[in-house]
Amino acid sequence: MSKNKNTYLAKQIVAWYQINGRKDLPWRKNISVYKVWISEIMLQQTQVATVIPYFKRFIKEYPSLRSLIKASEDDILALWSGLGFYRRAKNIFLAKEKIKQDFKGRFPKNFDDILSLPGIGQSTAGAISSIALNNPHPILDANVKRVLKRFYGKDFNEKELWDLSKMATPQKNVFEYTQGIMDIGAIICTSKKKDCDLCPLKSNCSSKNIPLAKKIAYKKINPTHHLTYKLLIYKKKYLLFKKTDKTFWDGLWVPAEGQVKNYIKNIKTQHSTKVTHKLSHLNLKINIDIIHVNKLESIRTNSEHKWVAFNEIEKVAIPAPIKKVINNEQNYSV
DNA sequence: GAAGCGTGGAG
DNA sequence: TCTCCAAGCTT
Repeated sequence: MSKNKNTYLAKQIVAWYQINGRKDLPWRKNISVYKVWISEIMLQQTQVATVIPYFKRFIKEYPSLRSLIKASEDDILALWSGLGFYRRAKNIFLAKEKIKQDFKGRFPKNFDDILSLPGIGQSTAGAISSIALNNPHPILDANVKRVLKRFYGKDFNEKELWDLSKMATPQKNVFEYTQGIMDIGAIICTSKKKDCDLCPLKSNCSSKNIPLAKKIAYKKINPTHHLTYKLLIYKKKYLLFKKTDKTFWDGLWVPAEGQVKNYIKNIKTQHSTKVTHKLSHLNLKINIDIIHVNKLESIRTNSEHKWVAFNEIEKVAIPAPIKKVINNEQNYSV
């Protein structure tokens, strides 16, 4: 790749960012390495608009690394409830534990130290370094991949893209460059459309060599997975169990599966609802029996469980489709 | 290296 | 309604 083209790319993006960048995003105000870290984890495979309310809630609860240090995994998962890819929340817990143990409670500034934290890979470490610390490390997210492929006019492989991103990343103004190229990818040069008129790279771009939509080799069919839950409700409280299998929703709280057979004699009212829900690798068909009971019984299980009051639901990590059913039931019950 | 891991928005 | 896919990392 020509050096001139690299120089042009960085220069144009930096200038564009200074005028048109999305500086109003919550993680771009009062920037700290802690907040950049949290935002970058939330933004993995997740769009900006989705992240914003979760980020605000998280920072309101834990405004600083110091405040996060005391949090439990459950606390962090609860703030992640509905955002998906829950391993990210577990890794935030593990990372802050490592920060406490190995880095005296201070977020590391050295690139390899940042990269050593759970949940932080090459690209996220690059983003934290360049955005929060102004150190010129490349990133390679979906935006950068797309913009580079189109600008240089070739469908590069992963390694070529890393090399290219490294060459294109400027030594100066890396803060503006890194955020600018992501903004351009998210606003102007998206996967489904190209607003070339608005693009600062248009006079030297080779995107006409790259078709907008890529062909799909084959479409993978996800298997269907059936779930049967019994949502027990007693005096405005829900009985929830902590899920411990790794398949999906590991560590989240869901209704009973088979643990409450002895409740059959205490049923006050009962109705059921069916919901379908798509995970990235499974199609779920969920049947939930919603059972109001009039008496408490002992529960025969080794799995962790608790009764959660209506108004405490937001403090528990519950999968999105289950939370919808609960909210729906709550609306009917009042 | 490929599969696993959630959810919701866009077209 | 359906398909794609998004500020990726881990195993």
